[in-house]
Amino acid sequence: VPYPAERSARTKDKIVHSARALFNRYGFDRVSIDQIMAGAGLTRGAFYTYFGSKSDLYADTLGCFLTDASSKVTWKGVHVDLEADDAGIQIIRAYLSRQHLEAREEACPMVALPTDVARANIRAKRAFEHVFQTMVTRLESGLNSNRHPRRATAQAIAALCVGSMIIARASSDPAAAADLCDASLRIALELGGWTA
Amino acid sequence: VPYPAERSARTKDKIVHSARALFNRYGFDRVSIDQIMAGAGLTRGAFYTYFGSKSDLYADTLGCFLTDASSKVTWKGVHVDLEADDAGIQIIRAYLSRQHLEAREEACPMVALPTDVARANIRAKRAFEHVFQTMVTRLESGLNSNRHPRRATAQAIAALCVGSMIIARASSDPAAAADLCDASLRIALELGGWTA
DNA sequence: TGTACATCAGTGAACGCGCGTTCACTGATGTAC
DNA sequence: TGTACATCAGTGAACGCGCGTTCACTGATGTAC
Repeated sequence: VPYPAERSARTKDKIVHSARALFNRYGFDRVSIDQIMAGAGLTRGAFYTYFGSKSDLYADTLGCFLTDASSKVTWKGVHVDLEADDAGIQIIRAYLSRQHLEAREEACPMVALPTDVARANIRAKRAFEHVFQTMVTRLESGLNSNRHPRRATAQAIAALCVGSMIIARASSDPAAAADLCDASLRIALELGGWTA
Repeated sequence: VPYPAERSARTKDKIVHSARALFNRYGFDRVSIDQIMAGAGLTRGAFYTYFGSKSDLYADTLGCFLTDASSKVTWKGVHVDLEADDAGIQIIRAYLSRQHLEAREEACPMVALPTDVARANIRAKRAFEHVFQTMVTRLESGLNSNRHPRRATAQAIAALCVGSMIIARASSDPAAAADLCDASLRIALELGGWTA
C-alpha cells in the first residue's frame, strides 16, 4: 500500500472541483478531460483511475455545491448564515445579488447547468433535484407567510430566484439583467412575507 | 437567375426549423450540421450557401419561436389566444402545462436553451432577450393586480414560469416536476391577480 | 417551338483538428527483512 | 539502519472517431436567340 487512502480522496476532490469550475463556466460539452486534469495539476491518463467516464464525473460535480456549503455559503463576499433567524431573506438576497450574477465558476449549478442536466443521466438529475429540494426546504422553514401552502410558496420563491438568474445570465443588456433581479427580489420578499 | 428568390427563403426556413427542433432536444453542441441538413432534406455542403458558420445559425433559430407564433401559440393541443381578455392566464397555464413540459422539440427556447445562450454570441443573447421581453409585455398588459409596479410583477411571473419549467425538466422524479409546476401556477395566478 | 447557354443551389469527397478512451510504462512510496 | 521489492498513482503516446469547414464539381432551371 504505497499511498494512504486519504491521499487519493484528496486528489479525487481536486479533480471534482476543477471540473466544477470549468463546467460552470463553459458547460459540460465544451470542457475536455485535458482541461479538467490540468486544473487539478495532473495529466489526461490519471482521470480513469478515479472515474469510469466523463459522464460519471458529472453527478459528483453537482453534489459538491452542497457538500462544501455545510452551513455557510459565500459568493465573492456575500455570506449566508443558514442558522440565522432571517436565513430566508439572506438566501434570496445572496442568490439574486450582482456577485452571484457575475460569479461564473462558483455559481449555483441550477443557474449554470440546468439544461445540461435535463439531457444527462439519472444520477445527475437526482443530484440536481437534491440541490433544489435543499433550497426549498431551507426557504420553507424561514417563511413568514401562510397565505398559501408553505411548501408551494417556498417552491415558487426558489423557482423565481433560479429563473431570474438564468434569464439575467442570458441577457445581452446588463441593466436589464440587474433590473430583472431587483424586480424578482422585491416580489420574492413579498411572497415570503419578509416585507419589513 | 435560375431560381426564384422566394424558393431560397423557403429552403433557409426549412434549415432553421430543422435546427430549432434539434437544438431544443439535444442542445447546440450535440447537434451536427449533417443532422440539421438531413432534417431539412439536404446535404452538408449546402449549409454554407445560407449561413457563414454554425453559430451564425443560432440567433435565427431563437428568433423563429416568436415569428411563428404571431398571435396564436400552440403546444400539442394547448392553445393560447393572445388577443383574448384572459391572455395572461392562458399564457401561464400553457407555459406550465404538462404538454409544454413534455414537448421537447417545440418548447420555448428559454426553457430548452438558456445556458447555451449565456455562453453564445451577442446576437443570440439579443434574440433571447427579445423573447423574454415579449413574454413580459404580454403578461403586463393582462395583469389584474396593482400591488407592485406592473412591470416588476410581470417580470417575476415570467421568471417564475421559466424557472419552474427548467427545474422540472432537470428533475428525475416526474411527480415532483408536476408538483412544482402546479405550485408555481398557483402562485403565479395569485401574483397576477387572477385568483377567481 | 426548339436549342445552346449561363447561373447557382446543392453535392459529397477531403482536410485538419480536438476529443474520449486505452494501455504499456515509470517512478515515488511504504514495507519486509 | 540499509537494501530489495511490490504496489499503484500518474504519464503520455497512440487510436479511432466525429465534427466544422472547404471546394471542385454537377445538374436542374430560366433565359436568349
